[in-house]
Amino acid sequence: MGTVSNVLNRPNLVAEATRERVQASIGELGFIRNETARQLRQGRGHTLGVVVPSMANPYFADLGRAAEAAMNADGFDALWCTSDGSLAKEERCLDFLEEQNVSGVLISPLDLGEDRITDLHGRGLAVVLLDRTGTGVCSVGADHRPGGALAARHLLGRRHRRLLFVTGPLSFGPVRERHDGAVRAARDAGLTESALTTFEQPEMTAEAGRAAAERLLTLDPLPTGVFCANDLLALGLINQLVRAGVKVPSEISVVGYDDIDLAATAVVPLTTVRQPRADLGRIATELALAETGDPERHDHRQVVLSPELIVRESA
Amino acid sequence: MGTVSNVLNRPNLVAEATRERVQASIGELGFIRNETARQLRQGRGHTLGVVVPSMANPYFADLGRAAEAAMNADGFDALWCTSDGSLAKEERCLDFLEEQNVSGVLISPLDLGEDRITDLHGRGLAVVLLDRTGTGVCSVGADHRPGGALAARHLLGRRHRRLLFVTGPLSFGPVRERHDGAVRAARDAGLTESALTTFEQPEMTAEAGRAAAERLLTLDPLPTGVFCANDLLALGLINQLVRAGVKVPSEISVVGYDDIDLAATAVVPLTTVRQPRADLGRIATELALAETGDPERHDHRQVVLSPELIVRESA
DNA sequence: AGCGTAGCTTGAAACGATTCACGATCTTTG
DNA sequence: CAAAGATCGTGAATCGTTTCAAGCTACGCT
Repeated sequence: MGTVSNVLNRPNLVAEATRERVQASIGELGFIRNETARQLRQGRGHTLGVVVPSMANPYFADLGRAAEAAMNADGFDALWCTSDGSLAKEERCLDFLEEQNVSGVLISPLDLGEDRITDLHGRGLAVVLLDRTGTGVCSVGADHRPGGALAARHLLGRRHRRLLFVTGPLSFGPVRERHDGAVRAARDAGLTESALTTFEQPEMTAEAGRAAAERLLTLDPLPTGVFCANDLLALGLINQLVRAGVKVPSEISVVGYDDIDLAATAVVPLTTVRQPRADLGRIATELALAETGDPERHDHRQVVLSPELIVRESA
Repeated sequence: MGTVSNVLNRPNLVAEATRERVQASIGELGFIRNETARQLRQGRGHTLGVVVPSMANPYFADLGRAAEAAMNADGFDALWCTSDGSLAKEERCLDFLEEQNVSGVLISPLDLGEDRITDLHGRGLAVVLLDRTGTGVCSVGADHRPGGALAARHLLGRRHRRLLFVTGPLSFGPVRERHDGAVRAARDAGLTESALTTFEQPEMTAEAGRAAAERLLTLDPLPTGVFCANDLLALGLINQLVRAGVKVPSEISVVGYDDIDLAATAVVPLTTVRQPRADLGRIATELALAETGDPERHDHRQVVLSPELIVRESA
């Protein structure tokens, strides 16, 4: 019925008496608006997709939460999708979101399928890249290269001269950039190849960090400073080092990346590079909503925030 | 167009030649089925809602992932919602899911709003309670009382005679049951009130565990065995104990609950009570799909799985 | 008193896929 | 060769909401 619709969407057009009568009926009958029909008619839904590689990593969970909070404030809702490290699943997520008729997508892509992204965008979806920069769409991220450099320089500043870099898959852009930044900083400080070791772990979990620690202990000479590409790796690594009787930070210092909540309560509170994930999530949502609001004269923005070194006890 | 619909939904009715022709066109034009219109016509969508209190707790993330995997195998998709510990947000989640026209809801409720649940169910949604039992709907959970008893008896078996229980809010059902089970087991073993202490933390995070450890160290005499209501509490507590120079498990032993992945790689690998979260998630989905498939003669089942003690090093 | 108008309400079309009854084509058989 | 039957394609109605045009009321103005 037309009037009911007006009550819900443009209450000012409806006389107060009628409005109250309708509201009462709604409450009484337990009427629930069928968002599905609504968005069929309107052409696009009031939802934004959030695609992240993993929910096991608190960094992404927090990032998404911040984004969701910003959406809710604007009457939008989040549709969460996890690619779980699989490109196929990532594709499935995007298909799902398009089928669900979302207005836009916030995505931290595994592998930047440039064409898939522009496809999406071509079909009228607002797309915002998280932690990445791309062409032709908005993006929000903290700059990983300076972030990596920040970590390395902190270790160098504490007189460490043999460094180990524990990374995730270097095919993953942000990880590669952090590594590049760190390596460059180390070279600039005059360290030679032989003073730099890199372990490329297949995953970025605490378990992978534990495994890296075991491998670390077989090195000769031992490195004295370790930079891990994320906090989960760092936490697993530190735990294993401590178990093996290695003193952190006096014998080996460790720096992580992300500053997830667990970092502060680690057995050795973690020195780490903070990404402003609350800001990242919020800004990503704002960009997406701005684009859906006025797709015509929207110019894509590349927002780059600065990472920040948080010094605790591990280095 | 009718034929296209047949190709998509009942391919056997369509001649192979036509089918291929249509499929080719679909691929070519980048056609994407509008799930919104589809479900408007069909009356209900191919999605199931997943409502959990928090994504920061890996237990729920894993539980949901298992449920989602089972859905995907049956052509369903998951809509994730987090109540973030707020009853209001939980309500919002359910409203959202109903508006989105989901076929059913898997929910680990904060506070069992009995009427809200039956409302949902009355409107034809399949409802499955996670970690809870309720009336009139299906439920899946591991039995928390025996789980708590398992933990307490393990400590008692190792000759601990002064126990501390670190719980979350006792208003939260599963937590209260774990606590009850543990307390009962301790009393059955002849421990007196004065040998039992309980810290009721407002949250169940590592930070809350750290705080509990600090408070623990002010007790006199010190307890020698600690049972934490979940692993995050336990991990935060252990880390802080170790930092303070307390030896775990020789001076103080700690048992957790859930067996999240991080438990195995902790600085002292955690002895904990495992909930079979993969099974829980899968079974929950199966129950929900069974109910949506044949709502008429579906009888609600209360599936109760057994928790299992995983002995590592912390106790 | 008559007419114009503002303010509300009503009714019908539209969104895109599904579904079902009907019609067309091709095959088979008496 | 013709008719019946099987198989597949077509068109129209439908789901629940929005949207827009048209209709109705009541009020104000001259």
